[in-house]
Amino acid sequence: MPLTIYNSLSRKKEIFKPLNEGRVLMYVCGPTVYDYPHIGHAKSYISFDVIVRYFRYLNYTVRYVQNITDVGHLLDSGEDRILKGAKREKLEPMELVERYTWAYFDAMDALNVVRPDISPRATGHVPEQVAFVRELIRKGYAYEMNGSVYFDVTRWESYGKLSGRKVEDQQAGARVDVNEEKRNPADFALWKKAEPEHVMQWDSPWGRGYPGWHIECSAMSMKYLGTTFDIHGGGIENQFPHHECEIAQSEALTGKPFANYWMHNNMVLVNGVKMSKSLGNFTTISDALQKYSGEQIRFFILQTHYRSPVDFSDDAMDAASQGLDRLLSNYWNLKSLLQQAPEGEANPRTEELTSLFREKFEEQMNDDFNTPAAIAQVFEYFRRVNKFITSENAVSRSSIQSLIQPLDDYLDRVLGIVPYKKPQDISAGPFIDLLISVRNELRRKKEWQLSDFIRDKLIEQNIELEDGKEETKWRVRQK
RNA sequence: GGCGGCGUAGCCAAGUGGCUAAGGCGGAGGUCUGCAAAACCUCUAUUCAUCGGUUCGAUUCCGAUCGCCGCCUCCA
Repeated sequence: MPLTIYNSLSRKKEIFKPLNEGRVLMYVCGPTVYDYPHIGHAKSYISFDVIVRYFRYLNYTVRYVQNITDVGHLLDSGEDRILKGAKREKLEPMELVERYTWAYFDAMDALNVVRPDISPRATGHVPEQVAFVRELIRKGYAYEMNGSVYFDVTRWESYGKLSGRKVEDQQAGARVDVNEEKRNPADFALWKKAEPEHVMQWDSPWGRGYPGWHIECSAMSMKYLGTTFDIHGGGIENQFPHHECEIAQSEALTGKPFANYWMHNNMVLVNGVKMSKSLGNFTTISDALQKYSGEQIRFFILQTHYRSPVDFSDDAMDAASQGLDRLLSNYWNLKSLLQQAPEGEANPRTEELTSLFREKFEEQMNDDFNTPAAIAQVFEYFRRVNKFITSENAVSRSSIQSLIQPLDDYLDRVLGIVPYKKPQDISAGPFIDLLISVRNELRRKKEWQLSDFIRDKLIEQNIELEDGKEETKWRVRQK
């Protein structure tokens, strides 16, 4: 199956055809950095991370751009989110932005999310946005009113093509009061006039002001990816109005298609309702990391399709963590078998097993990045591999090596769920080994009481012992 | 009111016009073990919200009903 992507624009799965052979130009809406990132952000950026990783695994050269919104994103009250945060924490706006930009990157690093190739900031691209707005006015798609500039949706007839809505069907003022300056309530702001007390403001042909929210994504994506690029991603809640506005203003400007494929990821829910800042029902990523590893959070997210919502709860996280631990222990076991396996030719059965696995895993990934189905194939593969290994007398090192290869590719490179450090890599390691050898001496002498005592005390420190035939292994319990 | 989506086992979650409806968690049994734990192996939905329709055949397509969610200028 060729790589297929569900395109929100056509509402169908389409075969992916990049603009340039072997290249992917991709833009994903980034966070507004005025507070700590939560599990909702994790789902979005982990999903797109796996998509980027999979493209790279398929040998595409990817340019991945993800913006940082640090101005212009208004609340219902009309207040800028950044300014509100700055007031709350008594900081300079840019101080606030720095704090939460780093918090965001720290969280993403902990979740094994590969950094975007470019993380452009809205405040760093004000001249580009001003030029964009000027050109839209010149072409007659936008108008100035009292120092603000609005996009005239009636001049752009395909407005609504992404979200499938008609301007006249919308309830004007359903949520936000109708702005009397606009010719049509559906018109959206490209540039906003700043009152003197508004801290963040720039010079423009229309006086002092600041850019509207939608314009930054258009200006920055086109700057780094060109007038038309391959993929634009973002949260489904931004499909309308944000992405709709991006398309309108961009295509009005260039007369060319903006993004060829639109991808929308779904939400994280808590007890069935959206996790969001405004509802206050969010768990920050750093809080979640107190309890779970980044890989466990990734695995939890990836066990649901990116276009489906997922309900976040401790029970669901525990179940996912349990599953991942089993998966990884299969993986580490295979790696440790490598140390002791005899030399020899690769068994032809290994080739059968790996090529079947590769075919099935990639078939699922090619089907609109179906990570839950792809992960199911990993479990299937381990089942077959374990059977194969126990059915053979001795499996050669080269056989084990070839069995491991697709796992390195998929678990590590594509899904990113292999911890960088094995849990075993802790500084107490030599002491634990010492305790184990003392205990094994006791066991040899059948001093069960004392040997069990050591085992129980280690468990209290989250060190689990496992008595095998020849040696005793230990592991650090997650959580 | 308009637009979009969802409802699959105790829980989470893929999927399909007919072949055994993936996989994970949990549960049951077994192997291993001094006992454990872990790991491994086996089993765990005659049925896909409800009711109609189309069809030789529907969980899948169409319609209605019920329940839930997202968006309608704040959000990943």
